[in-house]
Amino acid sequence: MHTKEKILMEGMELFATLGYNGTSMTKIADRVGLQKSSLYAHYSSKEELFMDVTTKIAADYVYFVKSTFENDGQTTEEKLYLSFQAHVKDMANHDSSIEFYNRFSSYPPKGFESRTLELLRDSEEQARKAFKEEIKKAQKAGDITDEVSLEDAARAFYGLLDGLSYETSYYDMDIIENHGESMWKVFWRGVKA
Amino acid sequence: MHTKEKILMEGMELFATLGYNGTSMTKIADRVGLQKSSLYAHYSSKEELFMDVTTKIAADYVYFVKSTFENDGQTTEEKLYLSFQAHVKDMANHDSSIEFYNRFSSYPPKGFESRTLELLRDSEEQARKAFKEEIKKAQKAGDITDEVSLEDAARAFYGLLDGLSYETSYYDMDIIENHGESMWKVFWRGVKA
DNA sequence: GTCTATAGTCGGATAGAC
DNA sequence: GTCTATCCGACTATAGAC
Repeated sequence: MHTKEKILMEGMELFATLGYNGTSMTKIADRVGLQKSSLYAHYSSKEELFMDVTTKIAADYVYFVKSTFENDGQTTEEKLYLSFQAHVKDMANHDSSIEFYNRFSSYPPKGFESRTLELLRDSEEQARKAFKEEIKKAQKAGDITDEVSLEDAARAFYGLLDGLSYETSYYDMDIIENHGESMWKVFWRGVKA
Repeated sequence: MHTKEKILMEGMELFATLGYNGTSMTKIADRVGLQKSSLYAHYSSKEELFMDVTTKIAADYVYFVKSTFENDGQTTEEKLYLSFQAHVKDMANHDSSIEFYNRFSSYPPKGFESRTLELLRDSEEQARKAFKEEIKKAQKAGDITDEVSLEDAARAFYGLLDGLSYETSYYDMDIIENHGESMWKVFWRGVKA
């Protein structure tokens, strides 16, 4: 079963950087050190392999988001900020699972868009729920103003992350970190009590 | 010369919605009402056609951004908001030239990434310059606080648009408009004097 | 400029020996 | 499970008649 895991990993990285059409079974096989026909002993088709990767990525993302809240922040502002920072750091490092997530959330492979999006959007929804809860706490604690509704604050926070996601694909580490810093400053001034 | 323009337009829409690999010369020819071999009387290759589309898109984008500032806003806040709104409206309508711009800024076709990005990023830079000038004016006029640096305010504004760009590819019109509204509220509270 | 026909390549997937 | 060999389809691009 070790081979199958390796196929999954190499497939994930290639899909993330080259896209679905750009990744051929031959390229995956080369990386694993097999002939492409041997891949079919583990996966019945390229689509099935892709869906298996997607399933893993979706699960990992929810786990990642939840883990970003298990930090040492004292106030809710700090907790939110540290979670945000964890995202910035991962994106700035061009973590390939994040790249996979961003790429196929926006551009799922033609032919099985719905199967792909179902998995990714479900995990996205869970992640947003986690964010919203944290913001709700901050609002109750009086750290976030009542002038801005919970819904508005939450959407603005997602927007922050989506902006970073977009920039990830075409900026380098230091620029992303600078932008993250600036966006956070304005965001926090916009929601703080 | 009418045929060549039609090829350009149909190519743009197909590239925008199906991507580079997803768009075959046959599909373009079908839309124009030709055999694919006839396309080669106008463009020597698929790549050359793509680059011609990209050149047009890059020029149009700068023009679009500048035109969003020629609005009826009285205060600089209103001017900035109306420009932002114009972006939201175009994105919410899934304008195909905007989709082309977003898609290939993030995922340029493999093999000639640099040629593509050179054109797109140059226009991006011009657009950002235009935004920055407008924000500078607002800061001088006292509409935007001095607590936030010009650089931070400008980056946060780009971030707003980048967030919307990201969401464009997977939300519908009404959701994008709602998110735009929320993001603007928080942004403005974050920068206003 | 547009057509038909075709060359040449590369992709996913299967058959069958080991 | 992995290999070699092969099929089949889709694609870009060219040749040559009209």
